[in-house]
Amino acid sequence: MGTTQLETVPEPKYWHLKTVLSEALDSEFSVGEILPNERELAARFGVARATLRQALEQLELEGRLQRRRGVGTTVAPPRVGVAVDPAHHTWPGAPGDDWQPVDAVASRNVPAAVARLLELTPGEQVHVVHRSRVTHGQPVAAEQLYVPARCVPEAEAAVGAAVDAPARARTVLRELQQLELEGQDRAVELGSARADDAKELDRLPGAPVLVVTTRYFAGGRTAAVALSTYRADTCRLTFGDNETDTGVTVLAS
Amino acid sequence: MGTTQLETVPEPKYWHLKTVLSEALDSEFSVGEILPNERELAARFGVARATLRQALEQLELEGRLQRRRGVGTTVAPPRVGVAVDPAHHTWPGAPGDDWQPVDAVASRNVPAAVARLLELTPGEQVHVVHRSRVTHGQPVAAEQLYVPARCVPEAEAAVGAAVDAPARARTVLRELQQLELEGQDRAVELGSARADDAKELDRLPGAPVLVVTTRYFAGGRTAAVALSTYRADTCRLTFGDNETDTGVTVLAS
DNA sequence: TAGTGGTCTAGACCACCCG
DNA sequence: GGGTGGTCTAGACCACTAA
Repeated sequence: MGTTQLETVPEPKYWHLKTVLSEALDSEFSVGEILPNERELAARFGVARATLRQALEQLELEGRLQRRRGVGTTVAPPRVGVAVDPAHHTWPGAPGDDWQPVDAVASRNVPAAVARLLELTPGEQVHVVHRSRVTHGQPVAAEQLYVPARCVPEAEAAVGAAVDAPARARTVLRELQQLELEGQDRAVELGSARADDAKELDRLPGAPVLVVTTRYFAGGRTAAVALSTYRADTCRLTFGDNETDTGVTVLAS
Repeated sequence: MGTTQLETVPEPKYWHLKTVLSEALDSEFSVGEILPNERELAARFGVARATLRQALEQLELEGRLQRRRGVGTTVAPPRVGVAVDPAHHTWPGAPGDDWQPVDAVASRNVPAAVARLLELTPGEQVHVVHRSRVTHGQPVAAEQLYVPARCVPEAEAAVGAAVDAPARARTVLRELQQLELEGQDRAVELGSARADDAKELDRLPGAPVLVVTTRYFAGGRTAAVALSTYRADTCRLTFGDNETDTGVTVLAS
């Protein structure tokens, strides 16, 4: 009776740790504040560092913490809402979109899934436009836009010419915009960042990302496919009528 | 010259392992096939079990593998496309939606973020409708729908009455559908499964999930908020005009 | 150069599933 | 009861950052 309650269903230590830390973050820390280092936190809670790290990893996944090698662990700001829905159904690069053209290259070697979506014949040439998206001064997404060469026949010469990289990208986008857009399609799924995307997003390879696959339809078929890779820790993707950013983050924990 | 190339930029072992395993999955395994157990795989690759597990975790995150305690690790089927966009902008529970009502309860204690979205006064009563979504016989999502009691004044008596649980849920939904829907709003972010959602989704607590926050507008304000929790390993959320499920999965790795 | 998080090891024990 | 994945430990070394 007077004894402390027994753990009838002992939850894992890291799970309990996560709860404790989460409450501490709410009450005792403010955004940007730096936490004690992992060795100290582990000692303070009386667990091995690996166990402590398991809790920190989950909190980082939920966007509560930010960890940087050589620097430390800080309290993350609320996730930023990023509009992904077609504000107006238009081509990439149209006025008002938030992406920066980076480069464009011609390639005959694209991911198998993209080749399927574009119904490419094996070895068919494709222009790959690389763009990046920045919000509040922070990189939030990297994108590869795949456009079959047959859809933008005049782009090839321009891409091969010795203009600077962003100009090459804009050339492809400009020609794409000449086509009549008949519709678009989106899917969101969880992935892990490729090495090059990770570098661009200022994360380590394998970091969790939200991958948005956009299909653009023109001429009765898929005229372009975009693979957009968003930082899952810092981004909330918004869709729908009301794109007012309330700055409110909702987590499932 | 004749030597094997040096690792100028030695990538982590688990990263290399992931690549090797991923290629093996493509070429030597078929969906549903069971892999050797972790101790054997670790021995085979000459690494510690923890390192091997780090690779497996990433592959599971990407939807390539499925691991079950007491059973083993199997090759996962391609992610299933789940339509999340408003096919037609309608209330939850309207004909044609894919959710099963489970229960409804009255509560005065809702997540802070939901309270903000609903502009609740402290302690204001809310009906919480619990629903679940099943596709291809597998549970893919769990949902909590929060409706301020003032928006559905007649539901209270019915929820209190001794009808069965799904009927309680349907009562709230029916009254909600009487209101005129003025619009909706969605956001997608990464989260980790709460213990109860995890159980319903047949996963362990903390499993990665895609959290969809939907706001329903009526009477000039937010009349309901839904928090839908989708299994991130098995689901691809689809939005947009063309909801034809091509069954194609695109990953960022 | 000192301090941080990231990777890795070689064990141990536990919770769960199935025959 | 035997085998699986899940949790946990107590170390070690490495890569990176900033003073």
